[in-house]
Amino acid sequence: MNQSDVSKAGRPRGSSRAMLQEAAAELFLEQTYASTTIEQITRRAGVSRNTFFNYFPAKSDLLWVEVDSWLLALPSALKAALAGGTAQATQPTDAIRHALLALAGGIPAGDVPWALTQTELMGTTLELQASALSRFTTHGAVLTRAVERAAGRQEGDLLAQAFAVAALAASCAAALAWAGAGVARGSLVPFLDAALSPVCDGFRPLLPTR
Amino acid sequence: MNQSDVSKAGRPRGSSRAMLQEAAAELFLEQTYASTTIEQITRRAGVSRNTFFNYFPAKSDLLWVEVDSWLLALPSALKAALAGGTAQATQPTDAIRHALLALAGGIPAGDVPWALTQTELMGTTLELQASALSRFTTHGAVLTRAVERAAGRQEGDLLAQAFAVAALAASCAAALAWAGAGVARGSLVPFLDAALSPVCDGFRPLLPTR
DNA sequence: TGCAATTATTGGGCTCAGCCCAAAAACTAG
DNA sequence: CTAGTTTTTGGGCTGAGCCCAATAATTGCA
Repeated sequence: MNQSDVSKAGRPRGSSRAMLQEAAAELFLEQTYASTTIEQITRRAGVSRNTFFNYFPAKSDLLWVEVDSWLLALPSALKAALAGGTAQATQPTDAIRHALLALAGGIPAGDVPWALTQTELMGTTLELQASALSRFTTHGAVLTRAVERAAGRQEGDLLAQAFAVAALAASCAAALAWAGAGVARGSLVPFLDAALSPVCDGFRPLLPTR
Repeated sequence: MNQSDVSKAGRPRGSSRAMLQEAAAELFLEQTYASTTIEQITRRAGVSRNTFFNYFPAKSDLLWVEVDSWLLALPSALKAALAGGTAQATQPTDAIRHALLALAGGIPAGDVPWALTQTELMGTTLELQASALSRFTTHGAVLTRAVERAAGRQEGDLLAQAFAVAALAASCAAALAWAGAGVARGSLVPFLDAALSPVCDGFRPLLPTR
């Protein structure tokens, strides 16, 4: 209600968020994510350990800051695609696909999230996919509800849930392949399209427009 | 090489594994998963705290013991389905589907894993799906490699990965809906079939037999 | 019977993430 | 200058997960 924008009173933030991210990025390169402690990060950033938790709920959030910033636009992208916009968005699965592709189009090829670069630390690639999925949870709920609304399904409908989560999983696989493609990876869009289209194809006849 | 079956020498295990599971189940009912400590579990089971880690790598594994036991049969089920068996297993996606359905057929309708019953503790249902996926990682790698082999794809192929992880995600959604269906839930098979079939349909033309 | 070798259990101690709380710091509005 | 607000900080605490060395219990062999 009120915490949006600048609040007028109180002690100003030390603008520490960016500093924490920078310090963490440096340390993740020097050492690894696993062997970097929160205390090291905050010491390098010049703040107290407790201050860290004023900016990030957990250490692992540092791995996903880029992804989180991407997905900030997810609700609006979904809304635009489902509202029909000007294009073909009549079918729910296609609307979801277009929304996700539009999001991917806005992602600079340069900044790959830490979570995708430090693969070796997090075990198998599939384990990382799962970890990514777990991160996508919050935004994924938005996706599920969008599917339910667009297809006229009631809340908790199995087909809607299955499609939403399968689409998310395929997207994660695409992002991982994209990140693993090296410096000349180009845009995420073709990767995402290749992984997402089959899922949409499969669910399209079962999830007609309401 | 040698740790399989009973090892002949050494101090015998206190048969504590089942006791630990029982003690944990009791405490999860009395209190919740979150507010139950490992020390409480081991005290009730009559063993030392350190002994816990001789049987489970982490506390969260207690939530997934049932699932893990189910998925023990995954490799053999995959092998059977891919070897053609007697049935229709010519197509990779169908082979995977049949293997998973066969697995689901062997699951008693009674024992729902803790991870699925303690939903409220773990946040949203989607978050739980993701958590489940993260558990499936180990077995999911098996699935991915099976797809790669059956479809003649090279390791790390995007389509194979996307299909494997999408199928896993849909399976999780199915299991969750099944667990949420209450006492009269019946077999997992129809749930799994409904969620899995569209995924297979979508990928079938793109993943032909090698 | 006794002596290795082997394996499980145990106690002790340690690091680190995450949380809580209360005091102090820095700012704004009156 | 004062009261209210927000952030920072220090202190301390719990609990998971790990490591290590000591001990208990068993088998195989001599």
